[in-house]
Amino acid sequence: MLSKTSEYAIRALVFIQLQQIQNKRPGVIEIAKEIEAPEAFTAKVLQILTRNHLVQSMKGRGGGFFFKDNKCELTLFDVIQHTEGDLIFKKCGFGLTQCSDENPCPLHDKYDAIRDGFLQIAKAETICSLSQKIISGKAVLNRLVTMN
Amino acid sequence: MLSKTSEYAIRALVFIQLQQIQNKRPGVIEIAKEIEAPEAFTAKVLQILTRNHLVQSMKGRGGGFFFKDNKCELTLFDVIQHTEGDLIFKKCGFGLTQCSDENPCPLHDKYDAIRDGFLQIAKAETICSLSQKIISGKAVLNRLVTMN
DNA sequence: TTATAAAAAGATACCATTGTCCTTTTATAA
DNA sequence: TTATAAAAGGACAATGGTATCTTTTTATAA
Repeated sequence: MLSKTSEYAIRALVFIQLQQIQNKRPGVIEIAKEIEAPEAFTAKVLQILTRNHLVQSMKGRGGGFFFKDNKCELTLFDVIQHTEGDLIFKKCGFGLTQCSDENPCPLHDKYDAIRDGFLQIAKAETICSLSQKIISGKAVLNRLVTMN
Repeated sequence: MLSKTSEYAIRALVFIQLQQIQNKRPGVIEIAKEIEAPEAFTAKVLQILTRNHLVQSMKGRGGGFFFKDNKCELTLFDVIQHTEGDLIFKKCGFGLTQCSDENPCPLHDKYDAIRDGFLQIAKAETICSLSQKIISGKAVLNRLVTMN
């Protein structure tokens, strides 16, 4: 469903937030290792995010990634918009270019419900809310539960 | 969500069924035109389907594609299985390899519901049922409503 | 039986996503 | 002020999905 780019982006942001709570500012190498993504590619993904101000970065010694004013209240929708555009939230499940309520494909109603459900999740969940689930032990970021 | 291959496959099969009702046996060229997909690629997709016996074909003059014993009762799930494997119905929405009920990612519950909803559609809808919606005028196969 | 029409098959090309590497810029610590 | 550590940026490589073209096989109609 989501591209690797989106997955890495979301996982990376959650990890950054988890670190920020501990007053740390992780760098690419640490982030990539934690989210189990390739280092150089993670750097590229983070570049997209910082360019679009979804997260902040600092160069140089002691640099790394962080949220300004502790603001991690960006929704998954915000992130996904930047990593794959919003076609994913609009496209017909049957592949028709002209699919609409007036001119529906045979899957229109049922698929729309599913896609809208996904949109609701994406708009409701934020990097903060996901992080919170991990902090409270209700979820994990990867196979190791790492809160150190 | 679905790949082009899957979309073309489903649309092609629905068109074949619509033609079969009129005792016709469409060929690749006609199918491709109707579903608005590239001809050569449509041929490849149909090859996959016939190789896996989701639809039958006849070579030579007067040949084309058809359903044996008028059996178009295959589910979208069956089709999708062959066009993109079943990972699409299992994969973690967060991208974790180890995601499970016991070891859930922060999106686990909500995303699972969505994905399961999609699975239900895929298992409930068949090429026949989609065709029926078109025949009864409740849906269209492409921008033109072609039932000639 | 032969010409023809059609699917099957194989080889190849294209393009977007994913991934790597190397250089440049920038900030900090020493 | 200089060495160093880090992100940013640019160029490139690998992969997989999408797409095209040509040849081969097969069945039918004439």
